[in-house]
Amino acid sequence: MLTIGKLGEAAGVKVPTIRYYEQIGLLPEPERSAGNQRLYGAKALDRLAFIRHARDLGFPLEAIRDLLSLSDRPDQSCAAADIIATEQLAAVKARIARLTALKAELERMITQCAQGTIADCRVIEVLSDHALCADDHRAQTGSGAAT
Amino acid sequence: MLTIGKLGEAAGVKVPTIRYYEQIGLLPEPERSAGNQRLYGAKALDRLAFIRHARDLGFPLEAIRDLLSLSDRPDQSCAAADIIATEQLAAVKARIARLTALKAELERMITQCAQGTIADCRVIEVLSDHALCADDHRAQTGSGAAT
DNA sequence: TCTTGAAGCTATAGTTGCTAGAGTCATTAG
DNA sequence: CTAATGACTCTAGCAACTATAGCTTCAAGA
Repeated sequence: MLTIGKLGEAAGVKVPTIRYYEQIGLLPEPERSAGNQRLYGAKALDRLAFIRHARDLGFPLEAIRDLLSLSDRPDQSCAAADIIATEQLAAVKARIARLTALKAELERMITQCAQGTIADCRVIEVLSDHALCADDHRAQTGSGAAT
Repeated sequence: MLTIGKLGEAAGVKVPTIRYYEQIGLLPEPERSAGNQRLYGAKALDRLAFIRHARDLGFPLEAIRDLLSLSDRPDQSCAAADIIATEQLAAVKARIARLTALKAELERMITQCAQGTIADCRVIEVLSDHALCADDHRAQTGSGAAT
């Protein structure tokens, strides 16, 4: 049996985060010691490691909730899991595309800056006038995490 | 003179967002009509468009605050603006690198999935066991926005 | 002129995924 | 036995908005 600190260490998750996961129902309420401290077994560690890993891959908690409930039903088709992962992949791809456009614009802006005064600073100027931009870096339909 | 709705339309910013920007001091408090409605002039539109554009490029509001106060002092060196933009570029690059790693892992995971049952679903399996991953998609030192 | 509907107002709470504090209690090493 | 660490609960805060509630004002048509 692990205390919350040991569990966190083992899974690479901070203690308040574990309590937060419990609070939102992602982890079940564990046993308690005589002194009211949480005690975890191996199953809890597996589950937490799963969550941690999925978070690392950028899955939002709601998607992880779904994946966890899928993994509890080993006999069902894995199509649903596949859909979730594919959606996550699409979200990641979209974010990369957007960030790549931003990167190009920022680079253009910075290399054009002649390091003079604000009055003729290309950075300020471009920000002031969208027309100076190469392309449209507007829309964003993001629902993904992946910080 | 523009009402808040017209201003928002002109700048491509939603009305509550404008009020929020005012609340956090990014936009000055505008004049009011006899009936207490906000009235904006051309300067407010410029400023809001600047903010919008910088947000589109992923600058966090605090950086935009700095950029705005720089643009109010046209005689100063633009080195500070350059630093802010360069930092933003670095943040964007870091996020792209991380997302690209995630993308590879997700693709690997999905293409290996044989579409059977959960019990042998590669997606669930990989999430359950970090050792099945190709590389380390762990760390993240992100302080940037760029949705 | 009256009326109706859109747009504006304030204030508060919710979103996501945690993180940080305050103040108290439990456990353990020396 | 005491002191240090760790755990407990509860609340508030972060970014950058978004949504809701309940009200007032404005513009246009009948």
